[in-house]
Amino acid sequence: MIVKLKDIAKRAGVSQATVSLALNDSPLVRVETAEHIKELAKDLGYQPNTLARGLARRRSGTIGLVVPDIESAYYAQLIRHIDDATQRAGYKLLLAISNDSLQKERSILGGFLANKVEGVLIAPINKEQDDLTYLEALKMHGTPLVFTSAYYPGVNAPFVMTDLAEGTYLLVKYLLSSGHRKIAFLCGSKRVSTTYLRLEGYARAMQEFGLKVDPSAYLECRAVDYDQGYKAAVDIAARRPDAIITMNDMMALGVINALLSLNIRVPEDISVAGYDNNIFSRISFVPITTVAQDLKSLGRYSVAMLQKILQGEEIVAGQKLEPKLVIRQSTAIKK
Amino acid sequence: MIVKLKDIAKRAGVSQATVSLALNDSPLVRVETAEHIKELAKDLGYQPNTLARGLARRRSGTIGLVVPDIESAYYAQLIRHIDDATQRAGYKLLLAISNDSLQKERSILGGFLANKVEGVLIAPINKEQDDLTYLEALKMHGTPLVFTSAYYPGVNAPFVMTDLAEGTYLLVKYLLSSGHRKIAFLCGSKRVSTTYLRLEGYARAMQEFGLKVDPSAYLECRAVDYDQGYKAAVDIAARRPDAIITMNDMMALGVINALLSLNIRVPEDISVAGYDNNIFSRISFVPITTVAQDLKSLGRYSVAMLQKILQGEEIVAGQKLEPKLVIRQSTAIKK
DNA sequence: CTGAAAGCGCTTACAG
DNA sequence: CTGAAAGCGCTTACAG
Repeated sequence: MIVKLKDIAKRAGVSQATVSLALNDSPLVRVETAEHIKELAKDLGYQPNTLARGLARRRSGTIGLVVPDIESAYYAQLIRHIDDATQRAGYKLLLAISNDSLQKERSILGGFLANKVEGVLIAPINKEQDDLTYLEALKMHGTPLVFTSAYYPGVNAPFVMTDLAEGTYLLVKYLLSSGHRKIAFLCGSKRVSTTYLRLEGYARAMQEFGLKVDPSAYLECRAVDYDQGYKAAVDIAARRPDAIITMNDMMALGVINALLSLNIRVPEDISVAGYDNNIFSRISFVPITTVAQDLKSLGRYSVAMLQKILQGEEIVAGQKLEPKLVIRQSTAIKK
Repeated sequence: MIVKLKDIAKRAGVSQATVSLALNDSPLVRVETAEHIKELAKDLGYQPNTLARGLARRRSGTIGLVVPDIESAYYAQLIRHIDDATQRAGYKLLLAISNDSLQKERSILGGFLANKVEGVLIAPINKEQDDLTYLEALKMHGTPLVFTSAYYPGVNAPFVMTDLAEGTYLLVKYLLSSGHRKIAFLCGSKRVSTTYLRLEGYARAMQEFGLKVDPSAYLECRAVDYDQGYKAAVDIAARRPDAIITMNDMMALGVINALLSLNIRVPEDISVAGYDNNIFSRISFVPITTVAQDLKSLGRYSVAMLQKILQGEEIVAGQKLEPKLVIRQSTAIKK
């Protein structure tokens, strides 16, 4: 039989209210009574029904997280850290996968509302978005929203993310200072934040070296994965850039494998760099120079920010985390 | 304002009960009334409170899934397919990560019970387990359990998994018939099902070729990941096996990179094979021969089996899915 | 400090 | 076909 508050109350010879208060560490109940009740609850294997609790408290104790993709190393890692952080903060995590579809994301958020999540963390999809008005509905409901990893331009909500521009800036500066000049960038859609911020960093580094940005250096890819990296590298190899930089490590790996298969040496003939510093940059046959994102902090701060908002703090600003350049063997030092 | 059943009732001029029935497609309410109510609900943006609903129905509409790890490509893929399948079946998925710890798994299951999940899917941890009695507690509660991917020996519950023995059998048979004789196996703990089943397949293939299994062919690794593969390969290379097989593609990739770095050619000097047929076997500089697991079916069938049990079917047997050999360039054809 | 009672937002017999 | 009422298992003012 499943044991309820009432059962414990009967056994303890007190009212159900007292049991509830005791179990929730209310100062309203005498210490000895409370201890006795707790012991009893433990013995009986009491598990509070979270549905009933949530309904009564008007708080589900749950926060929702939407990610575009769970099979990418980046998001998988992020999920784990957010999971850790939410648990530590005493919340349960409701995870949903938008599969890079805005429509799916929208229906997920509807579900979140029905489930009475107290707040929402969104890792935005990596495509252009048009109608984001449903995000406003969230606010109407009084459910706070924090972007994690990136943001949707035009949506007024705080975010926590790596300073992507700075990361690319550091990388390109390094490449320039080690003698590269023609640096091709295999990027994503220029209208999504994760791309245009990186382009900013690229341009800043070039400018610092007194170089003009050649617009043809940017190669917008439909997706930012291994296969697109591979394909784009084959296309671009003939132009003989000094270096190719990418949106992430997977893509860089695709580039490297493509170049090697064309008998182009990495890094002797062309340098290649990734982004993220995840498993793929380590396991590449030619270990990949990359930009590290601190996903543990990203996860923690995202949850922390949401928590602050839930506690009534007014937050508008975003928070940017420092990226770090990780130099491995896929980039050369020229001359 | 958040709209409730009562609000719709007031607008429609009917009782709250009628609204509830209408929204749940009860045949007890006249079609026109129902349609009017549904339209109204839609206009008002009604979202039923799932907490209240779950409490009243004594059914949460939720199933729980525990996986040991979310950062592995295998589990990430499995999660996605299970997520798909549960949604299609009209359930919500509660995901939790046991981090390969039995204690964590146990506390997760406690949480699942508190959340009134209707059934549980467990992808077992990959270590030896001792005390699994808490799984019995689940049954006491009447919460059905289905193992997915593997099972715990001694726990009486149905499972859905790839026929791992058969997969290894196919692989080893292929290696033997293409001229390999000394086949080293970098495996996990022999006491977990995912290892000992594979060993069974290995032995069966050897036997079929009239060969004796050399016990030193098995190298039990503490973990079955890239780093362990790399390390074990370095250790074992001196013995000059004809082939090295592993527990998964990541591990095989570690082996290949280790061998290449020792100037041992793959597959000319030593053949290497993985398991799973996931991204890592494709992106390896030397694409990896492997055994494909059909994770989409695995996910679907796992959910389907749980659903059957929830609908009252008595199921005891497990279900094994056919593996498939995928031949790539990491294994040679000798002689 | 403790108990009786109302309420959270649904569902579901039970009458009519 | 529809409504009034009880109940799901908690929490929380309100009295005492």
